[in-house]
Amino acid sequence: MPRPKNVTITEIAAQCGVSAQTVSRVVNNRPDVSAATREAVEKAIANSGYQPSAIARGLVRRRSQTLGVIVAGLRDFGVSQILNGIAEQSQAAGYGLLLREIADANAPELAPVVDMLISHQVEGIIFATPSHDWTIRLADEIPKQCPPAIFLKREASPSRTTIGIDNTGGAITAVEHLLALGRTRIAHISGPARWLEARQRVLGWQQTLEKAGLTAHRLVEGNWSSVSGQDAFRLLLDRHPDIDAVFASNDQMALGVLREASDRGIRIPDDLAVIGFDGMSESSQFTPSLTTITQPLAAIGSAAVERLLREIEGDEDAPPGADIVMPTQLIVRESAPEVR
Amino acid sequence: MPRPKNVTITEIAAQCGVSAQTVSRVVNNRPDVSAATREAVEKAIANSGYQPSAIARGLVRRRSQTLGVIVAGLRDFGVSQILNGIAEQSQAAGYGLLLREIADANAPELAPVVDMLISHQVEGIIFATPSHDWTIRLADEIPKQCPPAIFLKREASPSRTTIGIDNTGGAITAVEHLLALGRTRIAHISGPARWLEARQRVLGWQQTLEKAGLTAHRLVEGNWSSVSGQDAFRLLLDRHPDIDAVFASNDQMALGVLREASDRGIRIPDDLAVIGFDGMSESSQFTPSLTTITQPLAAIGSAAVERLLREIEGDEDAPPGADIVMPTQLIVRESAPEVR
DNA sequence: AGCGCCGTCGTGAACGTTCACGGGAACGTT
DNA sequence: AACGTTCCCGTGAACGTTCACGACGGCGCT
Repeated sequence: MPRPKNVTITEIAAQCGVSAQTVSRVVNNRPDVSAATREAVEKAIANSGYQPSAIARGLVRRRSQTLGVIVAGLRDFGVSQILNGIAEQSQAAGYGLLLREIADANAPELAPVVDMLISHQVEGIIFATPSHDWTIRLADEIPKQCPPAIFLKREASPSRTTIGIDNTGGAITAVEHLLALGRTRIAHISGPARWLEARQRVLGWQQTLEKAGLTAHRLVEGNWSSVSGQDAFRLLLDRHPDIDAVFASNDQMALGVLREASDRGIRIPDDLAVIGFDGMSESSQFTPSLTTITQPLAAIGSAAVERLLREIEGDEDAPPGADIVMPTQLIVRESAPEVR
Repeated sequence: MPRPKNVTITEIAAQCGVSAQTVSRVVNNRPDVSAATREAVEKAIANSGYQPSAIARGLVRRRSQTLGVIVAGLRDFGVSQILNGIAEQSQAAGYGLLLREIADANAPELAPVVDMLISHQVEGIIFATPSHDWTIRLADEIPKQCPPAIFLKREASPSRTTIGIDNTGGAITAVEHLLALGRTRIAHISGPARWLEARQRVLGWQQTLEKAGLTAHRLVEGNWSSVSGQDAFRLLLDRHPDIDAVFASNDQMALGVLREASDRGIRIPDDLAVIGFDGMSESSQFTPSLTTITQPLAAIGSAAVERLLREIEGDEDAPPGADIVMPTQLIVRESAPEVR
């Protein structure tokens, strides 16, 4: 049944004996309407259940009051937190959210999705997709008709704003904490190398070790899952039985380390200190509780919306092409305790 | 800058020397266009970057090709999984997704959100909100102009379709497994009583115990978080030091139990068997790995979309008001092992 | 030759709003 | 009394598309 008839603005107008324009003025809270008619119109609206059509309004105003969001891997912990921040902020600003998910962020799959969004006249787009190698350049490849856009977790681009966290800095903080604990044979379990975040964290780990005069060679790559963390840790123990600390690129993989350590009777933190990255809420209840680097995920989402809206407004102080970096924070727990 | 001018269908038409109607026929793949003109039009479209305006189309067709989704607690594990299923399925069907989040599902907050969605002409609405006491009746309270709607995780309603999982059945399965392991003093850590899911699981636990001739009195309420699970378990040990099994209403709270047990030297599963509920992916790496009841979360999401679309089409075989229950599954792991 | 049919295309009108105007009434000012 | 202001309110036209028509030419049939 494609054709339900809705009550329109003209019907309300007829009902009150005024013009459609006057009704429009009432619903938009414009000043030049007498108190009497305004009240009458409002009453008619209330008991007819009239809802102004955002579509018709969008057509004439050429503004949809809608933001597009492209996410990948919604099942991941991080993305949903970010989406949470995006949703809250955009709602506060009175904007709707048009959501699309893509399985894997690659260009041929992305193009139709972007097209769909701009065909819906979204006023801006937020890309909350992982930064694989060859999608990084994407930011510059969507020039066409594209409205302002923000890329989350991605390499800086001259034409599009990016927002990410200080991965390298967070990794440095983590490794420095381990060094302060007197650990010297610090291994790293990284995320897949095609993720920018993973590479940046590797970099921080490596730099810090080398700065301390140590070599950074105890490295295995995982795939973010806790199972892969466990596997990676086994491999690590095989190759480098002497390790006394592990810095994992996320909390899930760190959990895999805790698990394997428990199976082998490796005592944490005495024999082995462990630090994760993410700050998922459960990590405080791990056994032992996990020292980790938190990222302000929801804050990233709301910052993205805020910035995007300013770019849409054409705010001079918020030109596209910025590279915003959010700070991380070390949370000390049992798996790598305070330096005494 | 409210007024960016987009290339429209008439410009394409002028460019090709045909009428707008013909261009419309081309973009909609209608048959009655000669191959020659079709090709010409397609070429003009391609190199002008023309995108048909979904808004204008929606206005005249009175169909937005968009579904509304209302979520609460996006940061929760479960909701984002469901949203994932919703997104995938709706995309496959060519529908857009208009997302709104609400902090807490109560009526005064919900009304404007629903209004916003119907003002955007969504063709259906999915409520992925927790089923608190007094929001349960909500399903019948939104009759106005509301399009077809599906309620997730909610009590059955005569007028609106609901989709949930078999909470009671899952709880029964869990407790029966514990009984089969020879446990008789089986405690339960429930979710907040105002959640329908929580109450249903309590019910399953209680029924099964009583059916086995045992009393169901070892009960403490948590708030879904792992910290609350730990607290609840402490309380439980205080009151009932004799417990030999715990059934927790979600995996996070079960994690809290594992943690406290480890601290007190309680051996799992020897001294205490533990079963969770949810099937979050990390629970396989807990120490010990967690036996749990999984729910097909993504499947719920896609089922919701599928069903909703059928109701929109007016499918005779899918009348509103159904109550769909998805099955759960027991996953046996270390914390409550296979019966030998 | 006359007839009807099919394929191809164009013409107005509509969808529900808002925008840029303009117009009248009531009021005060010179 | 003529004029300007202010406050209300209405009139057409637009926004970009699709829908229900109808028109035109060519083809085959009787």
